[in-house]
Amino acid sequence: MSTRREAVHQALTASSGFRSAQDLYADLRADGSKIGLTTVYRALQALSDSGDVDVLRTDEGEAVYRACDTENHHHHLVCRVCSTAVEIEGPAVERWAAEIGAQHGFTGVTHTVEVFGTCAECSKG
Amino acid sequence: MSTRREAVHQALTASSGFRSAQDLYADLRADGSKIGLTTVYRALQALSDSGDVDVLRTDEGEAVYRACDTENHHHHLVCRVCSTAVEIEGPAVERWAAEIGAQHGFTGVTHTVEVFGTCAECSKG
DNA sequence: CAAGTTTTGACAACCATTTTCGTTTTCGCC
DNA sequence: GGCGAAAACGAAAATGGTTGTCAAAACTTG
Repeated sequence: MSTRREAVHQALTASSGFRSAQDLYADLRADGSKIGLTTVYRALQALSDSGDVDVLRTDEGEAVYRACDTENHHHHLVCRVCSTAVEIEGPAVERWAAEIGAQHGFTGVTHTVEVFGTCAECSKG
Repeated sequence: MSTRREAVHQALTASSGFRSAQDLYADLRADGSKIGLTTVYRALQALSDSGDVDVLRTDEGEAVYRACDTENHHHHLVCRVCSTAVEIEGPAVERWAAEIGAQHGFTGVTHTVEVFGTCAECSKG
């Protein structure tokens, strides 16, 4: 793992929620790094390929990334204000998705599940 | 509902799976319509605002649309080859998502659930 | 230090989507 | 049927996230 890739991974780990590539680029530059935007994208792609970070799309189509604690398949509960994310697991959902697929004769079934809301902290204001 | 919007809605209804705005534009032009790309986007936005069509994002970030049979909240089982979509309902998932959100103090909880796979027909080939 | 390989980053290219803006169509009203 | 305002339309340009290009920089190895 090259130095730049480590820097991106670290910047991601330092933040609690999902960040976009552009966000991370801004973070790194703000910290004095001379990294380029291209490299941030490359690092994120490599990290997601190797399973070190999770990727998902916002409703606006922007890709956002997060360094996750567990390596297992899991989903997220994301605050739509501060974008803090909680990792959640749902055995029931996994089973349900597999079952639905099988019922309709589908093979190679995968699924995406993301839950959005406003977290307790942000609900106060 | 204007004529153009009807045309877009009809083109969408005529197809069994999810189509992108660009796909629909190509379809309509192929049918001899002189519709513009701008109008297709506007029609789709209006249709999704009024709840007449469902929108979701592919993994590549492209927005895809579908005219659905029921007006209720539901999800889809989409073939990743021919993009045929089956409407599915999962009371269990709805409950699960609401519960998870509540457990973590989140308010205004919403969720996105999409299931992808290869349909029986496309699995044959 | 030299030659070869990998990584980097400024910049241009892409592509879906949105905005702009002048033109056309629609619709209510005479 | 004719008129004018308002809405709809569409071509072209702008936007913005993401990817491709390519030469320079950094690292490796002999």
